[in-house]
Amino acid sequence: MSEPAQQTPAATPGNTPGKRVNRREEILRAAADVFASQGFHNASLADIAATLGITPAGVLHHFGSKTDLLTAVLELRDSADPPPKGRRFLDHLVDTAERNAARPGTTRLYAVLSAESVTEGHPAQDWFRHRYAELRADVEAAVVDRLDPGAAVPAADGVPEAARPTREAAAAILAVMDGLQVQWLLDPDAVDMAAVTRLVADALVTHLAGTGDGPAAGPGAADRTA
Amino acid sequence: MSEPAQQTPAATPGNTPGKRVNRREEILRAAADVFASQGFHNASLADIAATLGITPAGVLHHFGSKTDLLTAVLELRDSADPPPKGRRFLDHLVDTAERNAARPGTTRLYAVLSAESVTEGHPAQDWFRHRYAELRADVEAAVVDRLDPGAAVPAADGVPEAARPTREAAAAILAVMDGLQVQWLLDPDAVDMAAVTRLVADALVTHLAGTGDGPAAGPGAADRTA
DNA sequence: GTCTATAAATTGATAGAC
DNA sequence: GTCTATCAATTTATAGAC
Repeated sequence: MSEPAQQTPAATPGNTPGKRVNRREEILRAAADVFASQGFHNASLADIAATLGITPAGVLHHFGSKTDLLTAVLELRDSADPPPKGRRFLDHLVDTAERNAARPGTTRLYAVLSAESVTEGHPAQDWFRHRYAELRADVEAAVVDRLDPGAAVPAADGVPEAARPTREAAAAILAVMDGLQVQWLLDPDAVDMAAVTRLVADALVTHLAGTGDGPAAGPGAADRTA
Repeated sequence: MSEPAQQTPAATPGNTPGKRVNRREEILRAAADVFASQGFHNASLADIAATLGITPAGVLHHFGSKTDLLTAVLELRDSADPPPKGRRFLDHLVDTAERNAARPGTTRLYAVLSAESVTEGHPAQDWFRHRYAELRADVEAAVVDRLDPGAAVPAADGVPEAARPTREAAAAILAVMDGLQVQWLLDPDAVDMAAVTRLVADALVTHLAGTGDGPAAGPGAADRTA
């Protein structure tokens, strides 16, 4: 899921370097824009091709099918710098919410595609399923570490993962971020994505600490960090 | 937003009562199913018509256009019994999450359509924008009432609505519910929608009570109710 | 009132020119 | 390697039969 499957031709022989860097990437950017505006199903190859002044078939030369194009667009994200693991991951999420408010296009891309992916036979279904599973684990690790600095996520202790309070908190934090995006995209003045994300993270950590779940961790410590 | 715009012919003259109650409603149910499975844009009138054994044009006779059909499907929800206002509204949300887990079709319908509605020129955009605005107000009223039983939501006191902690909590609770639906639809065993919704509602109420926001309200009171 | 036949436009994708 | 001409299938919607 992390390795870019498609080879990125560092400098295609017939390409004048500096004149046109990479046609594939131009198409990728155009496709990301159009998918963000229209969703995957409603977007047409013609829309994407028109952005670049070519025909739909021109796009399909570089990517075998519309589905392949979507896959490549999603894989783009994995190119970015890796997020911090552990305690700092929660702050990173709040930062992400803040940055998302400055780039509606990218925000809409993932908001629309993630929800669209639950439709029958959607090509991005596996990608998002795995992505959420991974993120839930990462966020849980961050929550556990904040409750009890240095601790690791406890192994299976009888109850299923989904029922573990720290895992529930992780699912909740991710869910808030996603849900806020839709509300914000519909009405940017109605919600502050970063502020609400921070509020929920703080509230959950405080709550779990008070419930007697984490071994120690005073309420104050958890309160101030996110 | 509450009144059904389309007239519901109580008993069309030429209709044998009891044999076929209402062709419109049959189409509406079929459309809801297909929109839930495919989303609005990807769904075709042919898919809907096939369910009933007729042609696409047969569907368009009852509803002037595909968009009108979507509008009618969304308006269906307003027919249900009205949810409780005030304090009990939070419990109602948890109940809703639990019921949603038993009807994936309806859950998917709103999860897919709400996110799809943020795409450019989507016909359901206004509907969802208004829906969220209304829900945020209702949920905030419930949160306020739980923090300080009997109290009402304070009028504008300088800070914008979106920045008021109780309003932020309301947006958060709705966002969690929406985000959880996507995670759950992708992987039903990974999350318990009702449990996590309750967790977040409790955590937020406790947190706001502790922050010194609500006038009084002991932590214990808020803890036990949701 | 209920619906089929039909049209006009658009879709993703193949085959092949340059 | 880059892309256009072209195709077969599917789209929403109109006009009109019953």
